[in-house]
Amino acid sequence: MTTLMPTIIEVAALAGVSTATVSRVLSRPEQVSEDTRLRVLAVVRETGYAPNVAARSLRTLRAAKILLTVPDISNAFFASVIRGAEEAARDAGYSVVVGDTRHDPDVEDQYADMLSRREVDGLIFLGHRLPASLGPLLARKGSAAPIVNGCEYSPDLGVPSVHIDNAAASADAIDHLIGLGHRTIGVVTGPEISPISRDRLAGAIDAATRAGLRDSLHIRIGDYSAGPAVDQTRDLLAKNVTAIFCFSDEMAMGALSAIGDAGLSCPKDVSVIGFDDLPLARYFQPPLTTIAQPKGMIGRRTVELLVDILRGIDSPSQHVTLHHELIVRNSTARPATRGKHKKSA
Amino acid sequence: MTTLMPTIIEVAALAGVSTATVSRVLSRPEQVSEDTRLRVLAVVRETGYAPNVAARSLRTLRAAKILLTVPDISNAFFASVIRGAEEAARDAGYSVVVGDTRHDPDVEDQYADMLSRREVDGLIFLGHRLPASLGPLLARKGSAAPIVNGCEYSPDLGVPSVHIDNAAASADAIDHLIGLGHRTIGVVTGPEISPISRDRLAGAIDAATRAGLRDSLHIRIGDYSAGPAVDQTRDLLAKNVTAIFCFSDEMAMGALSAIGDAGLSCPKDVSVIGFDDLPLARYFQPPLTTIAQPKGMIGRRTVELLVDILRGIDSPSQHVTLHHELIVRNSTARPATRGKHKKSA
DNA sequence: GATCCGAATGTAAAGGATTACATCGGATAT
DNA sequence: ATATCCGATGTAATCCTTTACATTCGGATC
Repeated sequence: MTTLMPTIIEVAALAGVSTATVSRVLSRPEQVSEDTRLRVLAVVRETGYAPNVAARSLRTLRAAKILLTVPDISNAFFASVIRGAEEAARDAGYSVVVGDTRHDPDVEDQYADMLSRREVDGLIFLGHRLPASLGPLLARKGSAAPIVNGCEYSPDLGVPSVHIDNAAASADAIDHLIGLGHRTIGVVTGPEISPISRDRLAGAIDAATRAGLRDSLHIRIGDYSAGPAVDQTRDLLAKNVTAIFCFSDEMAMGALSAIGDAGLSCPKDVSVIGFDDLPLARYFQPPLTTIAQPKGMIGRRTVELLVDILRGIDSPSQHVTLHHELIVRNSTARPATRGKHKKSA
Repeated sequence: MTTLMPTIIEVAALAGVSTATVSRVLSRPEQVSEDTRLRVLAVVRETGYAPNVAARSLRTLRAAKILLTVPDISNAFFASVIRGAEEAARDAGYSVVVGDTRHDPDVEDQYADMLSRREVDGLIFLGHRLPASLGPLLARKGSAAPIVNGCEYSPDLGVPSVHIDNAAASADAIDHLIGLGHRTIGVVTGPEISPISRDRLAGAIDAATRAGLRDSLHIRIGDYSAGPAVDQTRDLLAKNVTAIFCFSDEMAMGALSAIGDAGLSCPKDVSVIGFDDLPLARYFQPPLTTIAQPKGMIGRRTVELLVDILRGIDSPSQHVTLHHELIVRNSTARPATRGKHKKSA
């Protein structure tokens, strides 16, 4: 039992072969005779040898690591995406470094430098902002930069991405509410800069317009988190909305809280529909109707896209659109009969 | 503008010095004359040079990385701990690799191998299980192994740790309920193997015993997640408890859900108190009374402890106990008057 | 004026793995 | 029997940085 990891040289000596052979046994076993292979493997097992990653990375210029940045790691939605990404990465022989940027451009740049420095082989970012310092990398002619976006679809970034059809999903939510009979609907969006938020808003407006209800849509700008959503909801309740569509489940939680505070009840007085289908959404009071995103699959596909790029396969699918699903629980219902009286803003 | 990162050799050539000098300018600037230093720095800035981490790590045998494993990254509690750890790590010149073990011992071992392989300099684990493959590392005589635990206090592991006084915190929760007049109290714990859960249970039993209420404490074993807590709560309601203490806010959410399903209301019929004070706890329905842990500080202190070990400072404080706080919101209240009638189990 | 010192800089040896190229035997072809 | 080829293995260069040790040189000391 050695106290520290042995080097390939010691392993080679113990097995009575050269270092080249040991290396081959580990990376291209078919090139080595069965005899030698078994002998080397035995020594590897005995000594617990594992190649030093720094040395390997120095020689191969590959880090076998993928950097995944999220704007807010405490958001349960991203956690599920990370899981999917980790699984896919492990399958492909990569490990994942997770970076929490807290929406801070400086931190984003700091992480992006890891890519320039070749500390990681590729970058997956889940926010909507591509760090400025990566511009040169993207501009390089020839092969694609090893950068993939998750969740956001912004063709202008020139980066492959994996996402759902946010406009369609949003329209589904509005259609559901309209189908139940709601006529005065509040919407709590995400920040205006976020393409994801813009797409969802466009989808919501489209759906309302199709139903001739464009003008009874009340829009408030949120930031995906619960706190501000409380205020927005209070505001919307003053407009006598009978239903509220939040662009995230967290904001729906804030909405539910505000509705309770106002002495109203969901879904009797006000319906609420969220977005994401967090693991906890079914335990909300009442269980939340929401749009489910294939969170794990988004993570998985981003990694697959990135690995394709790293392998030099110019995958034909630069933008992957995955399926969403409307999950109907108990936070949405027909509006109370008095809700039918038209209100003017 | 170079397309790729230049090497130290090119920088040295451009500045008209040797590679040693460039290296010194970057790591021990005071050893270099101002003249040369400025000249080299100018070239560094122009070329955007940054040292290759693989080569540096190979030479110094340091990775400048800390591995932080969590049993479940989608748990908001851990997210806050991670944040604190990242901050402290950055301050100390380390970056953090986050590993989600999903409670899977195989995955734990896999991550632990990163430490044996020197891919990271140290390990912080937030679960209660120390990967078996790390045994040899711990047993090494001489300096302490670069391993620190967060949240759990288990002296038998022989690993420094940062945590709150779980027994005392738990007693505070029970005292609060008893103080409000509750006499039949349900407790939803964590898994029995988890020391954290055992400590909290011991604290709860102590507090109940001190008040002469040992026998009216109804205990159910949960797993910190909402789903099972729903069933446990249903079960406890059948015992006519007037209050429920859950060992995590997520379970409290499940409890709230079960109470609603049973046609009861919190806090009128049943009080609920949680543990952790997640960012969302204040938006629960009703806002949750809970025990707050200094989550960010736990992360920060674990890193500081680890860095001390890495620097060879045998810090005197092997086990750091941080302060908790009872946050009273609206999910706890005096029991309804009929609640005073003694019930027998 | 010779000697010594110290600051500034250079030289070159690690550090551990991968891999192009060389070598060696033995089997196959002629 | 000789030439050819191929599979298995070894040799050694290479990846880039850090740093112990060597060198140089101006100035202080005696």
